[in-house]
Amino acid sequence: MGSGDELPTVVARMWGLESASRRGPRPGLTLERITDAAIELADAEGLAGVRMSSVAARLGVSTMSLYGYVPSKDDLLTAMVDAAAPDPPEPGRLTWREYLARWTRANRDFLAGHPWLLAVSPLTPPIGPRTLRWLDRALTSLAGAGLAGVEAVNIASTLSAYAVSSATLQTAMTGTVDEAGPEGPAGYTALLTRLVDGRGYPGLAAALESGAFGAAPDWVEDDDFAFGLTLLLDGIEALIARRREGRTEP
Amino acid sequence: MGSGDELPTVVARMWGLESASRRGPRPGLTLERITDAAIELADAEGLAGVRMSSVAARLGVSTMSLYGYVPSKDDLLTAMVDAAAPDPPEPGRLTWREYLARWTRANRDFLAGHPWLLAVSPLTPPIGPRTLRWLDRALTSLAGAGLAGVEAVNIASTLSAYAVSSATLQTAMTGTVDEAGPEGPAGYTALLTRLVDGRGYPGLAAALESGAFGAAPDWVEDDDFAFGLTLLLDGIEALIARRREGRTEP
DNA sequence: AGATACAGTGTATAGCGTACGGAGTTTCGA
DNA sequence: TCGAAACTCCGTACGCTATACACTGTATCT
Repeated sequence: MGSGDELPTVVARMWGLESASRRGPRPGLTLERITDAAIELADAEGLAGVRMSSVAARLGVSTMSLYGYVPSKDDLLTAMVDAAAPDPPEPGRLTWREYLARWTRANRDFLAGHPWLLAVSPLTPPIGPRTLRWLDRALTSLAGAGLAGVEAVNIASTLSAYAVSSATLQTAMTGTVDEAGPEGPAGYTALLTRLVDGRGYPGLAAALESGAFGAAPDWVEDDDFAFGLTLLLDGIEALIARRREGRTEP
Repeated sequence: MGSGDELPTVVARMWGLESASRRGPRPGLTLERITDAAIELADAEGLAGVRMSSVAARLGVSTMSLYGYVPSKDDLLTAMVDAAAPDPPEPGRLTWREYLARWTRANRDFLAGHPWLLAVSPLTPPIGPRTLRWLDRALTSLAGAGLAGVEAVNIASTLSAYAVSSATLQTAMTGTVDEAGPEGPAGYTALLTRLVDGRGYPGLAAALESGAFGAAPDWVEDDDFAFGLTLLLDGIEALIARRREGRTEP
């Protein structure tokens, strides 16, 4: 492939691809220290608390010095997303099914642990070393089960989307996504109850009446998650079985 | 249920719940005209093109007059999301499976048609009349198949997440999400190829080598989508079957 | 030593959202 | 019919934020 060279600056630095020249004073910071500070701020005050000035202040440097490491705030956010991702679960001696279940759950958990991630486009495809390692692990696991190529990528991204969607629902019910929601714990349910009438929205009205939106007192939110996950894994399992027997198209 | 009254202002206006008092000059605008203008701008210039001033200019009014209809720019964005959603597909005489397939596809299509939607948290749960009608239709369809309550809500949100994820991938491959991506058509693939080496990322490397990321010349992107969708629908079908026979937990 | 490239900083600017108060307009109550 | 009230629209002003630019000091290379 032709090399268009010129990786985006932050991407390069995220991967530790600094320029080789060593002249002048040593850099006093790292991209990592910067993202760590920014992440702490985001965890504590939400995305709104992340300003170039506030991040710099937390590190004891001037605002402008950050621009030596990051070309723009947007890029800082991109780097934060990657840095906030923990290491993906280890594939011990797990079956693909067990592993992917754990993977998806861990995915959701760290999203729920940093709600601001849901506000910084979590839709951007992964480009950092950490988020890509998540993808890699899922692909490896699927490869072991006989799935590869486009299909595997698709499955991984579907599972990831499920994690995002679950984390979102969870956050919407529990607290608020970056304080944008209405208020209170079951704010969403209350809102729907107010707005939805049986005429225009029969299906929704029925769902609300049945308490489908989680206001039930004996609620175990994890059941929800496991339910949908089973759904997905069943589908994948069926596909794997099909692939094992013959090579027919799905 | 106690009535905490006081709906968020925009929400009220999205639902056409204006205050009854009619005094003073007639409003010269509508929330709808405002969102339409904003949507046109977003379609043409991306989210960055949507400024209170630019929206107002397009409508031939002053910037500040918008604040009579919308309390803040964030609320405008919320209203835009709802307004940009078309009507959901009609459930003719379709089976639940046919309908949900069509529903999910339509969902992805309008997201892909307005890429900026992917940047305005598409994760916020639906609160407008249009997005809620989408949810309602899915629930109704599932109810006909014997699924209701939490399960149905979960399924709908999973399908919706899939639509988002597909639209995202599609946008990442084709163009750029709000011009944040690198550049060029297969920019993402190129980027990955540059960064990923077999040592740290064996699964990814294999996937790249097999052309899994869509650079193949005979590529029909819709195959991807249909593939994952089948996966999901199969899972749902299995569940429905289980529910039909006995009432065992999944 | 002198040149060179680079890290860190201070100042300045521009863009954007939005608070505030004024001016004009339509309806309500007497 | 008249005044007041409620409301729409607008111009100006402010504050906050990201970031361009020019400068100072420092570590390396010739």
